[in-house]
Amino acid sequence: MSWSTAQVARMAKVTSRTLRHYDRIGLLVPAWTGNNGYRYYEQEQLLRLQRILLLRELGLGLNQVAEIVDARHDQVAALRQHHKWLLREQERYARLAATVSETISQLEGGNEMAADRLFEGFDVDSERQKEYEAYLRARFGEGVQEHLDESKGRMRDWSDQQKSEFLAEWPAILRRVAELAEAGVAVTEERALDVLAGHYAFVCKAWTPNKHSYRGLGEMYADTEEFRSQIEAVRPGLAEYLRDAMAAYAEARLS
Amino acid sequence: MSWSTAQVARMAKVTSRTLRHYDRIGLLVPAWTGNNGYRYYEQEQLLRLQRILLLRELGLGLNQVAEIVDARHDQVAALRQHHKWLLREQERYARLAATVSETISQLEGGNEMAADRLFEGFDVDSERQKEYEAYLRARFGEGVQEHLDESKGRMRDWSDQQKSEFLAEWPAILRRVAELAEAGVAVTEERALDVLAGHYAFVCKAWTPNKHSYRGLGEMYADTEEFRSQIEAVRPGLAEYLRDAMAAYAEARLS
DNA sequence: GGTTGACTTTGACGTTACGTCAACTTCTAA
DNA sequence: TTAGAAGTTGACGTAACGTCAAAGTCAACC
Repeated sequence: MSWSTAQVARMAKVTSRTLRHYDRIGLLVPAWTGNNGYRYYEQEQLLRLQRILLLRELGLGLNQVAEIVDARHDQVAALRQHHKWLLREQERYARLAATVSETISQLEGGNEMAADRLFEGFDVDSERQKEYEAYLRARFGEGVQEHLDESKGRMRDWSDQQKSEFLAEWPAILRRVAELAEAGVAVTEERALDVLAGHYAFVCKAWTPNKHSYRGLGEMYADTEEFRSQIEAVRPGLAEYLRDAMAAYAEARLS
Repeated sequence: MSWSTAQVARMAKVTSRTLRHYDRIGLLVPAWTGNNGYRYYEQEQLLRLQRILLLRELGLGLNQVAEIVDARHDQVAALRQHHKWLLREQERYARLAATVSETISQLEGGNEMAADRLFEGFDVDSERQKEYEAYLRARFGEGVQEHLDESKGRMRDWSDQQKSEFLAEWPAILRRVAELAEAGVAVTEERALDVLAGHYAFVCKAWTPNKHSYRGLGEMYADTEEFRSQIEAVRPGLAEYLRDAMAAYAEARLS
């Protein structure tokens, strides 16, 4: 069954403008578009929209929302995690209400409330950002998010030489890993681990992952569309192979 | 005791940019500004900031926040009402969490959730707007907010003739009421009620208030800075006189 | 007194996530 | 066929700051 833009907008209590915006930025692409240009959405898109609105409600920017809903991840497990997030947000409102109650009591008693107590529970944005970061840390490991940020953001500050080095090295590594996959080399073989040492050294230019983080990075590569599509473009199935090779490397050579 | 911009920003977990912005728009004016141009805030401003941040957190636009915090109203009563608002927002998160739980159950059971059930609890903005409107209705009565909106918004669509009629009539009414006050006429006297009939007729051009609403409108005139300053400019103390006269008129001649 | 770094200001452009509107096409019911 | 509802694209506008530059002020230290 499919629904038009207005039908979805009505059900989800958003505007059709919002849905068009989300299509435009690739956040929620309709199931199909008719010859007339009309957008039609199906159950899968509705479920995705629910997650989008939820994460938006939890204060994430749309870029961050995209990161999360795009990640390959068991949908039910993701929803469970969002549910926990909601409960924590609920607790925050309880804290706000407690602060207001305290202010009322103090005013009624003719007292002055301690200035810094007035704003207990109000650090909304930083707390929400912490939740987001905690989510990523739990999902991928320590430092992986920073690595992602750097790969996206810091390149802006790089010199042209740094950029071209990066742009040369990353694909070269992918190609070496692809050759392993092509040759049917098991990820635990010494030969594979040596190639992965090259990747590890490449990553260590920005940050030194531990065992857990390096494995997490491999999962991020496989699970987030941004990296995955790059890797899969080199060779189908490479994302999984790289992920497994990184896990094997972490196991064998990191602590 | 006073605090600098950065001190307040730190305590309230906002940026100094936000505080400057609020000063700029008149929402939170510092207690005093030094010869060097530096802003200093005192306890009164901190309490006001708490309310501002609270209402912002509840989803109001800054214009709406200003309306509420500017209204002359017992501070403790206002905080009590905000507290209730917070608890209702907490409930909304509980509803969101319940919707997510339901989605999880359905997905685990291999079912499809009814499309419109997917977004139960998600109508965030309209619910928040309803809370705001309910607040104003409880405070001033039915229709008073619409009147306020009209006096602010609809004038945009008026012809120049309509505007000048309004701009002539409203001050003329204020002057007539001021003469009553000057002459020491009790608001319950026939003479006063007759003048107020003129104001009532003026209001009825837009909307017909009942007894409660008309009294509420008088309270809005006295309690919201926007109207109050206009009225007090005609004659100090006129806002209270007009409020009392409107209450008397409502009592005597409306149902 | 001079220096330095932290703090503060004003001014102004930029950002995010749409809101609003215009112009046009498509659909559907009467 | 017609009219009104529904849909599209394109594009400017908005709210609430974020960011940055330029310049002034303050306070501690030498």
